[in-house]
Amino acid sequence: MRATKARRRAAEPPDAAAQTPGALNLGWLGQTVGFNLRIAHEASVRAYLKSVSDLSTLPGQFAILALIDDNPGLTQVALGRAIMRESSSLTPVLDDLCNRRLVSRVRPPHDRRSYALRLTARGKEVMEQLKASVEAHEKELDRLVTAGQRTSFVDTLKRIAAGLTPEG
Amino acid sequence: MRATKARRRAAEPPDAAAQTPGALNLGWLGQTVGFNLRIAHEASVRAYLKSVSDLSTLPGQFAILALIDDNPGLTQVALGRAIMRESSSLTPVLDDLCNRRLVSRVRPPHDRRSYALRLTARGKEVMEQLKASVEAHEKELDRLVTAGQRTSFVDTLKRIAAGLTPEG
DNA sequence: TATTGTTATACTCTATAACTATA
DNA sequence: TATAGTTATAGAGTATAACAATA
Repeated sequence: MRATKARRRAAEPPDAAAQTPGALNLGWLGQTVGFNLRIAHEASVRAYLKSVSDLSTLPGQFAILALIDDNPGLTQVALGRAIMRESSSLTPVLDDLCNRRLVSRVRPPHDRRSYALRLTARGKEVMEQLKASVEAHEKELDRLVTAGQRTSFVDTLKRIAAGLTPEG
Repeated sequence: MRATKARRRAAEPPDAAAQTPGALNLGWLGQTVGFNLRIAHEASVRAYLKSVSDLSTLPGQFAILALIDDNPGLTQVALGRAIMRESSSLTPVLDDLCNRRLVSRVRPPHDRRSYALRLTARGKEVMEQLKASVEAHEKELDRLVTAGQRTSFVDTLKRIAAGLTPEG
């Protein structure tokens, strides 16, 4: 019965601290990939919170819905690997999503330890709407990526994610 | 008396979930700037944890030390703006850093509400060592950024951070 | 024995609100 | 009144460990 608290107004969504990062000498740190990755990611989350008016589904949950949508019937372990999360961390989120009737958990006959995850009809509807506003958000991000560099920018992010994930 | 628990072994540092993200169809989400920003950032943090053997100073604390080093005498509010954090979130971290004698808080005579933050001699030493291993970590990140693209990659990250931060 | 998922628990990080001291 | 910083508190997010059911 943990279930992510139904998420009314989240306590975390940064909003007040949204100041301009400059105004100070960031020095060596400011040229660092690591630091800039952090603040860019945070800014992206903040922007998501603004363009997606329905705050009941934060970026983490959206990713889960999108993944289930694209891989109907996948298990929680598989899902956890895709987004690099322990399955124990997934349980409460999925509980929430199921309580909201967006996702269904079904025991497959051939392996009754696992669950097959699928979007419900309502889940698909909500996904459509969400996707529209997330697409708008992405378009805003695109504006900030130097023209024609989007692909190489995203590829670099992927390379960082993949190259650094397992053993280095 | 909160002070970030002296941080022996952190509970958070992801480690087990470090699986390869592929092996599944990421679909539309996988082409998204937002999602890739998230997993790249997480991978970067994980890698930091590996190359920086001394886990008493995580990326967030390192950023603070580096900023104080480059802006001796700055206040907590100024520091908070630079890393986009509320000053109330800074208090416990700074408490920790001060307890470890890496940072000093001094009341300036002209405005005795604030603190002037500075690295102690010991703080500078620790900073030197940390910087060496963080530089190694950065070098590893560089390996993954397409040759000659580092500058434009970092610039894009900065643009995302700056362009999305205030009003959009 | 190994794997899937759940529960219990712990800890980090961050925010908001109320407060004190100083300006 | 306004600002710097602290304290108290709350919540999201994630991990580990122990467990039950199933393979």
